[in-house]
Amino acid sequence: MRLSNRTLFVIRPIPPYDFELTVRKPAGWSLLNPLEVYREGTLWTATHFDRELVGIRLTGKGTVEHPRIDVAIFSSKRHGAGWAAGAEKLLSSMLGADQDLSQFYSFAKRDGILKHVIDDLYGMHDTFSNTIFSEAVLAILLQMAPLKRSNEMMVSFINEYGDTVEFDGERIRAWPTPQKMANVDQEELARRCRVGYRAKSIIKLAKRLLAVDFPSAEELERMDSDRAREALLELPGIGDYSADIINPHGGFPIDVWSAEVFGKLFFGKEPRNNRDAVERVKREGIRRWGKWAWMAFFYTVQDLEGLSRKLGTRIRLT
DNA sequence: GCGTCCAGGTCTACC
DNA sequence: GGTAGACCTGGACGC
Repeated sequence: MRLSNRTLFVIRPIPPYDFELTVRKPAGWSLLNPLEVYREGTLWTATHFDRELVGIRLTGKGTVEHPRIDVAIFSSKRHGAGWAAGAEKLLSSMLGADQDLSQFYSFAKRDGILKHVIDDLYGMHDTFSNTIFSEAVLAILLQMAPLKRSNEMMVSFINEYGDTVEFDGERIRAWPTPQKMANVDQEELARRCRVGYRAKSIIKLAKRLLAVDFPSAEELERMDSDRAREALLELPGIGDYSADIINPHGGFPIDVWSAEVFGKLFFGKEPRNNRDAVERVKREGIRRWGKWAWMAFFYTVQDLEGLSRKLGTRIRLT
């Protein structure tokens, strides 16, 4: 699909805001999907706004202390000022442009681990996708697989079932939609994308999101954190760990790998059994970081190399 | 080359 | 209400 109509506007994030760190996070987390393109300060990506597939070009301008993002949204239809205002509000939120980091930084400066990561990643904001389906599928594909295999499943899923848009000289594939996946055969999905038993959860998830009036990402953000989490736990294939990943309020998503990492940071040694240590490590993280647990988790996993160096602790990176 | 184990969880049957 | 076992696949490891 070729997208030729452009809507232009500027976003001025709350400083400090490091555009590159925010849209291309050091641990390899992409803004919206792993197939988006980043080149010399500009990101090309694609998503759905109100079920309409749009292309997005973001260019970081200014400095960390005086940031500016030039935005171009490419669509097949022409849109008016009202649509543009809605898109600007949504994208600002997705880019974390309205996050004020000052309180988190004040807290982090007094913590033996966090004081290092906020120094290394100064100005990195948290971002989130506007579609629950993509976040939930990502969480499902992370389950019971090494990161390399999760990435392979993710790329295969997007290539096999995502729509391609052409805009601004780029070709970008977007995450598949629940509308499309609800009609796909489970065995076909498993075979084409090598996702194994996860295919069942993905198809059931797509059907559930279409069948009931499930809250949107924005609605989940307006709920209190516990209520949002409860809603997410009702989705097929979404348990404790995945709900913490998807929840716009953030959680403390400890799995086998992060139990090892945080176990080492908290207690100075690797747990004897990572799977058994998950609950203990999670409790300690929430006790230590309280309402900042998500931001602390987010910053820490992006800076494991820096922390290994500064703390003199060998941490497994992936 | 082959068999076994296990990995960045979740669900379900069984007690 | 608590928990053991199953679940796709592919890489690592031992033999």
